[in-house]
Amino acid sequence: LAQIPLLNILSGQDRQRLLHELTEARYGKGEFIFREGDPTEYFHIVKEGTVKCVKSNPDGKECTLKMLMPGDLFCCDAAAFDGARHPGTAQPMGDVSILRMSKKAYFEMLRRSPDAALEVIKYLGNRLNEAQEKAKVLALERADQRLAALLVDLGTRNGIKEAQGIRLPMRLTREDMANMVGTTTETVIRIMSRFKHDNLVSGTANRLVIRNIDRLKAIAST
Amino acid sequence: LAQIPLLNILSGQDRQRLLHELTEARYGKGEFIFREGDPTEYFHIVKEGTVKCVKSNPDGKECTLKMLMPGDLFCCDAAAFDGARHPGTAQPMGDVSILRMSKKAYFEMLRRSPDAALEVIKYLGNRLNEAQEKAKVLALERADQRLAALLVDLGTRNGIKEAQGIRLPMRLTREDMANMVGTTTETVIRIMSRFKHDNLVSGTANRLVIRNIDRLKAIAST
DNA sequence: TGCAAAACATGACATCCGTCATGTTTTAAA
DNA sequence: TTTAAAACATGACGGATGTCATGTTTTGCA
Repeated sequence: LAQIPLLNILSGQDRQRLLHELTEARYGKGEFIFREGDPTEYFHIVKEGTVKCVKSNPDGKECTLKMLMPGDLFCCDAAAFDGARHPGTAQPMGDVSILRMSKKAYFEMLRRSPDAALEVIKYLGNRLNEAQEKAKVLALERADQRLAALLVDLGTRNGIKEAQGIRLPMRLTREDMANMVGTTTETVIRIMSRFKHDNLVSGTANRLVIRNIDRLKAIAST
Repeated sequence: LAQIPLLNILSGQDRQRLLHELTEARYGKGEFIFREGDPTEYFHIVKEGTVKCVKSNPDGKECTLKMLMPGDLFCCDAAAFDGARHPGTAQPMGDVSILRMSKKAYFEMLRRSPDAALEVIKYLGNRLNEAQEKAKVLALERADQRLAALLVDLGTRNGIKEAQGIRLPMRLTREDMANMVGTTTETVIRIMSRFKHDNLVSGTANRLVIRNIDRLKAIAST
């Protein structure tokens, strides 16, 4: 709880009030925190685990927009205003714990504390930059470059250093990766086979290790 | 000036102070408001004209992330925090007028006025949703669907109703469209030729008319 | 008005990637 | 430990789209 920036901004009575408004909810694999089109009721913070944000198109094809890690905020944005509905689906990758508060309490917090509001502005700004960078990569790069960029990004942000390389801490199937880089499972399998053959990566979903992040970086920006 | 939401939030002395901090700058075609990698100095608002936000990849290929119209804010996000640099380039499409204020004055405004901060949060949230929707479309749809979606979007947001259909008010070449939907100029020319043949659109850059927005909508979600 | 530059157009061809099919390996739960 | 399901793997094939080349039309400026 101490590692969530937004919650450390307030102090004294304001902080107590805030913590009092927060409730914890737990979800497991296969459940949904909310679905695209649902009404927006709460503001959320990831406490433990990983949550993926997904959108679908009319054919039922899925696209993963973002993996939320502990400390990440969601549904803190416009969806929460003027009765709009969730623009995407939030689902846990394994067991997760979510802190949430009512929209009303959230807006009151933002009104009372300029620091909290600035923190949210900063967070949303970072998310916007990320989303635009993602759009750029989808628009301009080939599938192998996008996949290499994903591995570099996950390795740098969440990777755990080991003897053989950098291990990714979350379970991540080829299908998950395909949804994240905007391609098909088969294409990811083929590219990962090539990467494995070239000793850039090893392992599969439960134990994925990046063995040569520098060469992956080079592929990402070829 | 009266149609910029953010500027109408403050009143009395606060509003006077704000207006005093704003300076106007004009730019013409071929100039840059700022470039990718430049240090962030100001917070900006579009007053008149259209500004495009662009990113490039190492090969020099360009991708247009967003067309900013009057009232749009930019560089209101994380870039302005902790001395980061501009993640993209802002360039005018023709003559534009920009209002800007120093980062310092911007942050002071946000601290003094919770309403202003909430307005920025709301704006950033909308921009984030837009960017994520764009990423989804790039990830999942074919080039003709993306182009049809672009035409529908521009027609709905900025189009001017005419006898023959909906005219787009800004100059928009095939190359501009290609950069907006993540494809090449040749591909856009081919698809637009098909659309023209099917009486869905007519005209070129200076005078582009959407003749059948419903069928374009259908193509976008086929 | 004339002319160079920009925009539009079209063909040929290569390649990336999606789709479908089939088979093997690994995982997770009974 | 067994076993069904999920994940991984690979081939064949076709379609969408990028690339390069060439030519025409339109635009904007001198």
